[in-house]
Amino acid sequence: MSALRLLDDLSHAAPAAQWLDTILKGDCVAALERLPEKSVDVIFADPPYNLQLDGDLHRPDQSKVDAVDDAWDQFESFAAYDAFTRAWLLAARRVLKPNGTIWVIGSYHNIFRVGATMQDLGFWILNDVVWRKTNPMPNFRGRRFQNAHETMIWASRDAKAKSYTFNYEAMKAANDDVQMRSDWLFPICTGAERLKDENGAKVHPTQKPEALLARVLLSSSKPGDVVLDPFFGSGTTGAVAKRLGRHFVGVEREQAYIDAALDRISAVRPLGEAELSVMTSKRAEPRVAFVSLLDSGLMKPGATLYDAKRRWSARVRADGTLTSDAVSGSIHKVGAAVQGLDACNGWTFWHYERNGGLNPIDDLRRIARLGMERSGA
Amino acid sequence: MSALRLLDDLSHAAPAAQWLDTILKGDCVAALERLPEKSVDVIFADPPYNLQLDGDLHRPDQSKVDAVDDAWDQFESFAAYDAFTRAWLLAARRVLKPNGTIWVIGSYHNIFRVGATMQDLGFWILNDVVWRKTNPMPNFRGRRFQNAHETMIWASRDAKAKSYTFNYEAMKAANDDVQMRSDWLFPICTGAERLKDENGAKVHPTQKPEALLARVLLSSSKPGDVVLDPFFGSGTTGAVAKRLGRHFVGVEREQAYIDAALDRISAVRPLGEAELSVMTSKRAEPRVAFVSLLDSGLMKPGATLYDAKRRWSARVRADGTLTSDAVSGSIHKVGAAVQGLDACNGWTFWHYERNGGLNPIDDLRRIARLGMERSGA
DNA sequence: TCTTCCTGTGAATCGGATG
DNA sequence: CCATCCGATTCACAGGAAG
Repeated sequence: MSALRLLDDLSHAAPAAQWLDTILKGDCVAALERLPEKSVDVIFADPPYNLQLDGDLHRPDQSKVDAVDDAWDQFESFAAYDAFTRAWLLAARRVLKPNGTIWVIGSYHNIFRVGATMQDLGFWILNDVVWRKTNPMPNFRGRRFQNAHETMIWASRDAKAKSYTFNYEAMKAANDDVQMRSDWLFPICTGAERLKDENGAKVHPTQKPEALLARVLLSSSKPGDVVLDPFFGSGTTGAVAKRLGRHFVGVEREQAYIDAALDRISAVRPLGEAELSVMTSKRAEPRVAFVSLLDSGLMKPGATLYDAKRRWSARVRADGTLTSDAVSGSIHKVGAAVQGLDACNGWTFWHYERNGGLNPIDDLRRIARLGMERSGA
Repeated sequence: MSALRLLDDLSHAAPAAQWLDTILKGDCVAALERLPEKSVDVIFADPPYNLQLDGDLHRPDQSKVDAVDDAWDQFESFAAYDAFTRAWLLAARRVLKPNGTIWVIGSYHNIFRVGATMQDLGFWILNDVVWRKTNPMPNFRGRRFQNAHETMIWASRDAKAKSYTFNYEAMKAANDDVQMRSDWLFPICTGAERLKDENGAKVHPTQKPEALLARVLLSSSKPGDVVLDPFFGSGTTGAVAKRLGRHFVGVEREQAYIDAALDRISAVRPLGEAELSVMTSKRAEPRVAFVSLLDSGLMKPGATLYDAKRRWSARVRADGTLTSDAVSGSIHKVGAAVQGLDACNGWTFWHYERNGGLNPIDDLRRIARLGMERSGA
């Protein structure tokens, strides 16, 4: 792999060697226009999400949430964001090879506008892929569901492009020999992987995990391919591309991000061919919610549960909570309350009746989990 | 619940009893315009996905996949689909109560256009929720990831609407006492739940599972609420609404779907109140003023309160305020001030002494509330 | 050394009643 | 409309301190 360079001025279409494995500094559209058309195999784009935040948010302990309030994420209106989106997507499409594909990641704030614009410009959506976070930030006010995922759109340059790269067999092999699904489970970027400045503050507010980029590139690119990231940020795309034997090109406006990315990428050592071919993924043991036993029919609303010695009982309600004489709540809360204890594992405490005998509801959880594992949950 | 009826003609705004728990036959927009404005609490919409299928798809064994190729799913262009989407969303928004919410489900073929249109019309997205399928159809050609999920958008009528229904406590209790996430796992609708005609063919190509609708309605509606489904199809929304003690209104064009839905819903037996009751949050409990603890003798003027670790203390004054070294005021103000914070919940922060131990004054509030219930206050 | 406790934090569109 | 006040609300990890 060639040495890392930063190109400040690239006023004409350069031979490949000049801009490969570099970061182009400047505005996204202007920089892309300096690249030759049909020159990159894969694009991964993590554009501003256009979060529309209003005032501060505090945790229950009154600490303030460090929100994304950077200038680059501010747009005047949906129309302004749409114009921005259309412009960079057009510029990106020009440099994409006819059989190349593009990935764009976003949240509900922006992904619908991005997806519609992509379709309008002629991109052909191949999949939307959900990144399920193992450790998302909670919803502190209890007013919505915990926002636990982000969405990626994977698209080819146009509907007729049929020869795009998709490493189907590799994905299947990495997924215990069943097809890779459109929902992926990864932790957010924390710990040693998260870039910090000298004060310990995060360098970039939205650094993506390398595992996510690795699956993206392993699924949709080949060794030696050119990967473009028009919103390079802290350089996750470049680091993973280099590690996996792909070339990268980044575009970034902020010098601080560029400096951090160059440092980071220069420390990356590419994998050998042997390692590249055996990369597989692990899966965490799935959590089973009690309510899912109702959903699957393993348990019925109105059913009565007992402790092992039939000293207490409770009825199952439609929303997955229990109710006894005195209290209502989760299987754990009600189990604790009837015994007068602070805590209780409802899965082992409560039993259901079958053939006159009592079985712990944990047996049903085990059955549910088998179903989930079979289905790649 | 009233008997099921089918209204063919509803030429003027009818009293509630006339259109509740019925199916309006006809075009979606025209039918919605016959309903009174601001009359429904929740909308669940499963609009045509605008699948753009090109030729037949065969399984590896050469059997043909029974694709969604119905006339109602055909649109000339993205623009035509957008116009259709805009029209029905506008009509739906008119009949939605100001604090009502709307759910729309779709796939990558249409959900981005739907979401962008919703934002353009002023809907305020609360969450996007992913339905992860335990048993999705495989990708037979091996050219993409297995399309294993669909996306639902949950939105309020506009950004200012803050008082929408979200049964946070119920969702949390049903999910092992942790917040319900934005990714839900359910099987697709199969087996006995799937409606079949006399030939054993499926009645509707995209029948949704009742478990999915149950979670939607349990999370975002209350018993007695009115649930509108403008693309009623085989009536899953109506069946689940009736079972959960909600009213429904459906709109459907095709008589075959209406017949099947009426049959299906009439066989549904509503759950009893005990199974339906939902976890309540503290927010819904009656307010207790701290001074009322003095009035009832649960707290004495001059008593000393401490935080849980006895780092700070304050004395109770006869008017129900606290006073510490530096500040005086409400239990909340003084609690915040001694800690140097902007805000504090005095009920959980301050503790009183009993038998040498410390108990939160929230315990006394609970006792006061019990007294209020007994006396019917 | 090992375990337990405590603190910090991540792409966040995160009140409601009363006057 | 606005201002003021009450008081409800967090999950999974990482890292360091304490026992």
